[in-house]
Amino acid sequence: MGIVERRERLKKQVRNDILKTARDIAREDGWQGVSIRKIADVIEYSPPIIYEYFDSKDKLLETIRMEGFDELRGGFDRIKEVYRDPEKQLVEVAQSIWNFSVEQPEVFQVMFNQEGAFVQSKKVYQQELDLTGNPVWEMIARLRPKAGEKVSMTYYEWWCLTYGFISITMTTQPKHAFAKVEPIYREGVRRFIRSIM
Amino acid sequence: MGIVERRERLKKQVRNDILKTARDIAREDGWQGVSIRKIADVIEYSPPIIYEYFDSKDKLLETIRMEGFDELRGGFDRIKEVYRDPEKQLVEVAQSIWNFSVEQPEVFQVMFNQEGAFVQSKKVYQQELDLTGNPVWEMIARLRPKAGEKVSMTYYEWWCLTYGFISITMTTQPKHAFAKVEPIYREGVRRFIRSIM
DNA sequence: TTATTTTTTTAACAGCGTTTGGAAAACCTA
DNA sequence: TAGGTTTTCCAAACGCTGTTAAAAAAATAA
Repeated sequence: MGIVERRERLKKQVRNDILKTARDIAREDGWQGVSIRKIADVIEYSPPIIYEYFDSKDKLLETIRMEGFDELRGGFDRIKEVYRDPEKQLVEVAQSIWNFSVEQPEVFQVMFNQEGAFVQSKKVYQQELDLTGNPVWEMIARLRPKAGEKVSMTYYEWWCLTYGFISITMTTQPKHAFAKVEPIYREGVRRFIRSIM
Repeated sequence: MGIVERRERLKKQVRNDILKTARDIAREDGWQGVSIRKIADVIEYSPPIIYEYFDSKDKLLETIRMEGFDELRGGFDRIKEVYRDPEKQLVEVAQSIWNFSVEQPEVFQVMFNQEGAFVQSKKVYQQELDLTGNPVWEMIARLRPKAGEKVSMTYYEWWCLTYGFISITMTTQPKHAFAKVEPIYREGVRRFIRSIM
């Protein structure tokens, strides 16, 4: 009875095609240009089919946001294993966020409701900012061992520094300016780490 | 011949009504809920009338963005006159940005393409980030008198710190969390100023 | 009052997210 | 293989959206 398995495989395939197509169109024309009908066109199905996989366009974008954060956090975990020094870890985390935003700007935009992308729910942020077992929170805690509950404040500052820097750059600067801004970002991160040590 | 004057007065009035109505709807229902037809409904005209005042919805939002930056910069200029100490000036600038984002979140969202608001053009940013005669740039220059061309980098960092912090807060946090985050913002600003002095 | 100019609106176009009802295809059973 | 059942899929429609063209209405000038 491989029929059920084949069907499930196909379903997974189509679901991924929908997500990928949405990202592709967004990369090409911006999130303003992403519509259910255009996605359906590309995957060669009729529009209603997409609703078999996602309750709404909003949920579809929320999935892309979630996968984006998952990918980032996976990278953070790897960094935590590879490097010992918490300062080095944080520098690497900052760099991986920057690289992510350069390589997948359209995903970054969904993650932070930028440039026409918009997801109603803030659920993913709640999960992502949650402190229990968060790799970056632990890095900061190791850097400020006596800081106690101030670690959480510093962790939030870290979020605003890294994501905020890139958000503002992405929103206010043309694409070609990213290379010029990167050293400013690194310097800012470096200074921040020094200032909390 | 007061006819022409009366007409121009009326035109200015209607134009302001359009802008105000757009902001009002955005505050109530978010920028996703702002449509030409709804604005027309409120100002009691038919939709095409709006196109006598703005070439497109995009231009309408761009106007709101521009007015937002104008208001902010006006505040910066006043701060520059009132306080002597550049450190104090920057603290006050940071506070005025924060207050602005609390009092007019919907305008802040248009200014930085957040939460469903989206303006294509980046023209206003070019003007606003322009360094010649910029009040905040001059405050930072006075704080780092020997820094030379690094002042411009620091100025960009300042942008990312202040606007980025609020952007991330506005995007990831519910409204009621703003009060809790404010001290973290102030602390971040304070630390940044110290770190560049 | 009539002619001219200005202002305003009606109606339409193409596109959007989403839902419904039924057609088509795939599958199971005999 | 044939008939019945289940699953998959889509055409059509609803009420929105930004925007435009042309006609109607109003205001002004002669």
